[in-house]
Amino acid sequence: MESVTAATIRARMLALVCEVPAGRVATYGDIARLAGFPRHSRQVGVALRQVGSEVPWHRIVNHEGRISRRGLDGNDELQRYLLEAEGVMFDAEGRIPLNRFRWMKTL
DNA sequence: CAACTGACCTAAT
DNA sequence: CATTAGGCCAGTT
Repeated sequence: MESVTAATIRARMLALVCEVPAGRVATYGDIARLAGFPRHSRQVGVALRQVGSEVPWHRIVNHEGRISRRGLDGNDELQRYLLEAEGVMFDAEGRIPLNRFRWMKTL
């Protein structure tokens, strides 16, 4: 069994993000858990930040179903735009009903 | 090398 | 539902 390096974890998470189908969203915690690291939710954000493009980062939201980011640029608006274009709906509070749009990995 | 920060989560109260 | 406390670890200072 190989050594689990930070790069390995990153690649694993990014691969899972790519697995998320359009019209569905996943939380950072879900990605971390599916990758095999239940408590590395933060690292998901770090990884996504570094990768930027390459992966559909817009399908990743926090456990509240909201767009997370420091509030720089208009990335939150872009993310919402992209999600709505995929059929994801937001409620009046600007949150996504996770009970409905949360992605469950199908083996 | 130590301290702080951050696209977070869960559980307990 | 709001608040608090703890965890987890890569990057930055």
